[in-house]
Amino acid sequence: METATTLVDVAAKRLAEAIVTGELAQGQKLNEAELAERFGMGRGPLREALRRLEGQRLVSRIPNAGVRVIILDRKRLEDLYAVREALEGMACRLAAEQMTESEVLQLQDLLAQHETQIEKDGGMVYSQSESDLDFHFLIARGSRNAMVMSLLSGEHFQLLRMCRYRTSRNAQRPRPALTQHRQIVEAIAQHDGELAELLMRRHIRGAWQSIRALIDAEELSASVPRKENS
Amino acid sequence: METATTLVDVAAKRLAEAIVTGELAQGQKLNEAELAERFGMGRGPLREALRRLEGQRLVSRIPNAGVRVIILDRKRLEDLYAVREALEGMACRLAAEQMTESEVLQLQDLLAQHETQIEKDGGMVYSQSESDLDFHFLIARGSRNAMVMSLLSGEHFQLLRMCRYRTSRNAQRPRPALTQHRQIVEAIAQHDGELAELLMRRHIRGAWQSIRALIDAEELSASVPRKENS
DNA sequence: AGCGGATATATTGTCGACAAAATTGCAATA
DNA sequence: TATTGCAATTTTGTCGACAATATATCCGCT
Repeated sequence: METATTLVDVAAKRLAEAIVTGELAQGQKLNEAELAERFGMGRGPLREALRRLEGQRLVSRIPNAGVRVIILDRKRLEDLYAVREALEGMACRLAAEQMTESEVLQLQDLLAQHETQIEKDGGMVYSQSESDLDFHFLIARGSRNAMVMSLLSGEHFQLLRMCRYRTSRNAQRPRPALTQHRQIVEAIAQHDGELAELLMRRHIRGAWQSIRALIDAEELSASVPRKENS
Repeated sequence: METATTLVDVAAKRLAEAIVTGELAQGQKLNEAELAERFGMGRGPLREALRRLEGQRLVSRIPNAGVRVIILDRKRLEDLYAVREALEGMACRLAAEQMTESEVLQLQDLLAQHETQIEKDGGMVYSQSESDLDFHFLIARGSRNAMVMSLLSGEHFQLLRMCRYRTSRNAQRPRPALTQHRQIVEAIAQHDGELAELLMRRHIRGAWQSIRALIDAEELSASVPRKENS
């Protein structure tokens, strides 16, 4: 196949991937001509892709001065997790109230997969992290709220992956997360919305605490404040 | 002054305005060449503006088939208000906990303005509705959460204005809303986060109930189900 | 030697033209 | 008359070139 979709889609996807994985460093200025060259396309499609990423808040544009990759600092992550707690908490309550039995089964299947996966290769945290997002998305879908789904699978998804890549060299915590997932699924299976919301909020808050600790430690180790302006 | 900003900004602003006010009907297909002609610019900037609006969910694009104005149906509004309840409830709690005294004063000033305005011209609901959003944005700013602020002042803002234009020919309810606003400000002034969140959530839920009633009545009157496909 | 300004370079913003795809309209056939 | 296939037209997707703006370089001056 040549180009299944449009060039803008290709560019947006590759750019997002490069930003998320850190291939394009945070705060780095992006050169349109160079990127267009690298992707083998004109500047037009690339600019449109950048505009889309702008909407997803992966880059920010200063008129006549180009676009830069966002800087995912502590404050931004804190804001993101606050938003997630509110949004996914709500979604989890709605999901518990509305999910069909087959959807609950799907969720339990996913959970079982995670369990065996963690059982087998106890350290393979990366894939767990990736499919942790599947778990959250499945629940968002259960809420029947298209806006939450699109936020979670769009900009939140990218920012969370970006955060993981940033903190992945340090240890994760798959086991407590799995336990919490199990509790959440159980509450959903019993259609207990109130409990499901509470558990999900606690789960996300716990994740933030864990990430915050990592970031603080990281910032402490890199405490030599060398200027990196312009 | 000629063009204070870039053409893309101009196009995006005019398009958003046209969509919000209904000048461009919901579901209508947008012709790039025609719009570029109308705005006196090339198709390039216009396309980029459309991509930005795509990010704000004011239009949706189908590859090789053009962009269409979103349809703000009942379901979409219901989703929006659920998101608002969760998000602004959270923001209101944070605002109550973190706002400075001068910020609280600002809020009280705004409230007083609304009171005198409603006192004077009891029916002038439009401006009230517009500045109702100021009220909500001031609180979002008090939360110190940039993500909430940007959501509220970006896509939520536009969608809410769009909703108002759609239901403005019917009666609004400025007085109960004002009372609720007063309660919320009081809770914030006392830095009672829990109460502030509860009141804000109730306020938004109430607004949704009111709007839902309007929409249902409207859909009932236009109950002749004529097909409007393609 | 340090600073200010002017020139040169690089990068973004915009336009017009061409290619590819989809839609429309027509006509021929069952 | 309905339907299917083909052709013409419209519309989107993409590219390359030019204009406007910002950034970097270098030279003269105090």
